[in-house]
Amino acid sequence: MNYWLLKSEPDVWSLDQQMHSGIKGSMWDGVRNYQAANNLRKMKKGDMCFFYHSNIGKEIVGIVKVIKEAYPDPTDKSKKFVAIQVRFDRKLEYPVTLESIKKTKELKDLPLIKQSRLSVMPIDTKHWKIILNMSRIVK
DNA sequence: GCCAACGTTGGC
DNA sequence: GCCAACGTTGGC
Repeated sequence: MNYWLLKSEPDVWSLDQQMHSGIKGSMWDGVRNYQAANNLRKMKKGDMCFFYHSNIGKEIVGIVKVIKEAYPDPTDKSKKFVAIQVRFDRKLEYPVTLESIKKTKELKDLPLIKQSRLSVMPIDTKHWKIILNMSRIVK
C-alpha cells in the first residue's frame, strides 16, 4: 500500500464535507497540474491519503481512502487530467500543523514544505508513521 | 494584501 | 526552442 497527501482549501472542499459524503465517497477532481495528475494516476485502490487544509488551518486534519483509481476527470474539457474517488476514513485526534511539520527535522524534505504548490504528493511509510504519531500528541 | 515560487502561454 | 509576460497557489 502507498501513502499520499491531498491538499484542499477548506472553504472549497473540507474534511467535514468529505465526511458527509458517506460510504460512497466523492470525486477528487479539478487537478490541473501534470505532476499532481501523475501522482493521481499512481494511486491504487486501498491507498491512504492525508487530507491537508491549505490557506485556512494549514494542517493535516484527517485521512481518506482511495476507492476508485484514476479515470478521466469529467470536469476537464481538454481530457488531459484525471480524477479519483475517495472515501472519508477518519479525523486525526489532533491536527498536525504545517508549523509542527516544519519543526520536525525528519520531515524537512516533505514536498509539502519544499514544493508548497503541489496538491497531490507521495508520502513514504516512514514519514506517514511519524505524522500519525504526531497526531496523537497534544501540542 | 503581498509576494515568492512555479507553471503556462504565446511571440519570435 | 527560448524566454518574457502573465496567472495561480499558498504561506506569511
